[in-house]
Amino acid sequence: MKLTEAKAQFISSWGAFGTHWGINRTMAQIHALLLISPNPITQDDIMEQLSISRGNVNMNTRDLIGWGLVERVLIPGERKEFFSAEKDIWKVATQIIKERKKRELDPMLKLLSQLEQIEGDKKNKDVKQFVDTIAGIRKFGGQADKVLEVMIKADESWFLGSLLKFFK
Amino acid sequence: MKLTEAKAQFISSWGAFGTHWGINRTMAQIHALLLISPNPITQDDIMEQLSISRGNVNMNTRDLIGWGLVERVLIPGERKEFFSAEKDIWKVATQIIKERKKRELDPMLKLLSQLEQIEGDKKNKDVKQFVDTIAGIRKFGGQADKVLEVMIKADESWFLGSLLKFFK
DNA sequence: ATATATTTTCAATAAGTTTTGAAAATTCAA
DNA sequence: TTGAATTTTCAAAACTTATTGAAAATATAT
Repeated sequence: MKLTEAKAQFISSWGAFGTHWGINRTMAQIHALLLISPNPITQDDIMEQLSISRGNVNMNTRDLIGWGLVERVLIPGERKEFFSAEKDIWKVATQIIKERKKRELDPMLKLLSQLEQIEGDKKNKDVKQFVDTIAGIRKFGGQADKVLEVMIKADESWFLGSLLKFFK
Repeated sequence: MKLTEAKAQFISSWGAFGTHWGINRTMAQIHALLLISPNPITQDDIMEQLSISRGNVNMNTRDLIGWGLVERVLIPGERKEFFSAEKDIWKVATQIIKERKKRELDPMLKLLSQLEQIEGDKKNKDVKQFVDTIAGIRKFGGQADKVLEVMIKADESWFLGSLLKFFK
């Protein structure tokens, strides 16, 4: 397989993959393109390589910056802005985990603790099943939260090294 | 807060949450309803409680069964079919992890190993960046795969108990 | 067998999301 | 300043995905 073909495959698959991970197709494709670009590139480069409009590139690069995965780079003597992606996959992963925890897990845990304090007879089977379900999810979510918290703060080699040794 | 209100809140939030986890809104809402129902319920119950059509209920319960989260229950003397959800959240989580690993991570890792075997001069910086990126993702994915594999097989109390003690 | 209840399918439609592109805003050099 | 280059915005259009509902298929009782 040649580089051009492999690049196209990677960008397309990373895009499809992204849709399962809370990142839209185009955002993930732009991210893929930046991951395999050795040097920072411009809006126009992205437009051309992915055949998408200027507005689309603009919105999605902004979102990628919001996710902490991409940064604007200023190149001396150049008028245009350049973009560059974090290349260390461990950092990419912890960044995504951090954002998703903030956007999804934290609000869900907050809601669950409210829902647990429901009025009503605990002997009623509907009330009991509701409270038990909420409590179960909350307990599980709380534990997941702790694990993710450690991951976010941990250094890659320490975390994976220890975890894998532990599981051997 | 009263039970009725709390139920509605939970169903709505679990639905929104599901959309971030590869499960569509309605599927997640049906799942939520089943999680808090002490007894198995019918298609008609679901239609009524969520105000959705019969076809929609049918398709989504089928998908939930496909995900291994819900099962059909036959109640002696009843003509209709009943549905019931797995209530143990650990089992729910490992089931989702197992399915998503199969549907997303495994195919991605397979593709990456193909892309790594690209033709071309390794000294060319485009080739180098491409190969390095793919290798990095593949290595990380492979490690994640091992961790998930262990989680799927692990017993709840053993896994969470040990993991938490380990992280203390 | 026949009638009736129940479930499944799927084309049409509705709802939701993403993309475009041109106009407005901003930046920067002369 | 002015004007050219560049970036940003956002309403309309294109595309994607989810939902409906009625007809077809299946199951069950008499």
